[in-house]
Amino acid sequence: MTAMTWQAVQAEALRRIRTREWPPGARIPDEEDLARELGCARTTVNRALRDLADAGLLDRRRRAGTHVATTPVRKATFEIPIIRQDVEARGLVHGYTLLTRAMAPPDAATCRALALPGDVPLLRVVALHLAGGAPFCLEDRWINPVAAPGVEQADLSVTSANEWLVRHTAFSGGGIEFGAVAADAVQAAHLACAPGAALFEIVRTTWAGADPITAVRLTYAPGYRMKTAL
Amino acid sequence: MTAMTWQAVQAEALRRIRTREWPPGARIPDEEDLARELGCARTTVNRALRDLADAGLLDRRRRAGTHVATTPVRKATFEIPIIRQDVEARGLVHGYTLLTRAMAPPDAATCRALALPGDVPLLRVVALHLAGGAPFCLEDRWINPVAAPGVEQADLSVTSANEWLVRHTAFSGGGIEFGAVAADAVQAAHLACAPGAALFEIVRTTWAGADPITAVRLTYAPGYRMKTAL
DNA sequence: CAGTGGTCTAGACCACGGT
DNA sequence: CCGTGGTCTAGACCACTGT
Repeated sequence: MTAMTWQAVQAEALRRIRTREWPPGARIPDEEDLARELGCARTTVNRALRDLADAGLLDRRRRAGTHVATTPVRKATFEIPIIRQDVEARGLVHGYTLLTRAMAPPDAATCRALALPGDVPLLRVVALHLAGGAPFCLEDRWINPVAAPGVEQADLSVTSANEWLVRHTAFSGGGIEFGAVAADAVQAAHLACAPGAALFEIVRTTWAGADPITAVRLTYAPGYRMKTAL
Repeated sequence: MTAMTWQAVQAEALRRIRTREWPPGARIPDEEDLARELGCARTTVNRALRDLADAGLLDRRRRAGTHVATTPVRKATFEIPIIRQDVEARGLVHGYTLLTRAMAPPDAATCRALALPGDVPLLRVVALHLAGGAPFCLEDRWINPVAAPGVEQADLSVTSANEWLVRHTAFSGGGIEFGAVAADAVQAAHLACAPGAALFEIVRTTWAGADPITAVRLTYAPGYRMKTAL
């Protein structure tokens, strides 16, 4: 009975959950009992069930035991789209055009997002990504030169701002938001759609400790969808 | 040296990545070397680095060793919003109104999503979720009665369709999509916005093996954003 | 208080895939 | 081939938290 891998244990647990042999809310056997029943070490059972708990299918607490979650799927992992890869994965050629690159005081939304006063000028970089020659995504980025020294001299028409930052700054955390916005005149012009069209938007902020590095707003051409399996 | 937990090892590895002591692309020491250096078992190092690899920060291959990823953040986990919890987490009272409930042949998009022919009638359930009395989210759901026997008799005005399905069907997988759509007349009326307004939309499908159970389209009132930390 | 999950250890064998 | 990560085991102690 050496062939009991943690994947096999996990598959068996999943099967019991899905067939409702272990119905929602029910308490399932101890790690030790399961290990004995399935013919493996408790460590292996722990490894298998831990992932299911991380995925939100099980609720595990010391002393209280392990229960099947009543809300079956609560978390999903998404691949954060690296635009070039996203485009190339669709079998299209990726294009990149630098549109704007200037120091300017940030707008109100960016100030809030980066927790900065409005009178500190930031480097603003606007670029358009193309997929097979068609507009794909408009990138509107604000960079804090204090947290990214040297960026003011960087040639961002060759290396994208994203790549430059990845290579030259140390980041410690950040946030990401998804939403829908109506296209403004600038977005409409670059993304070849009507003003007011519904656009999918991703806003990302990254930080180096307490210092904001960059905020970027990605606005996708109409029809873009983000997908994943559950 | 018992106090070296895998979290501590992970934190140290993260620190080295973020401070560029281990720069992007670099090969990092063996598990065995790290274990010796940090004073813990190899298993502990493995546990710490595995999670970083899962998160996309490290690239691990047998024989080739472990390398720091050149694209730092590639995956993020999102909590799939359970609407009632989402509303209550905002400190608002959740309301639920059943609007429609009828057997009907599905529209073309739903047929494609569920891989069903268009001549099989499905149960359609449309409901409005309220947050603090204001429209929050419109739920447009199609249910396959073959995969969810008994649903035609269920009282979905008390129990939400989602809860009923969770409790009575076995699901094995599914998919989820995010996007932006312009409000149609029905959506505009129920969500108290202008027709054409940009709405955030989530489409989920769930399956029991090869049989489709349900497809649900959630359309959120303007301004809704999905957020997570990186 | 005591049962249950969380984690560490030391050792072992295996699977993959660069050299 | 053989170095490296992937995993299993048996045993141990600890940290919660419900009874």
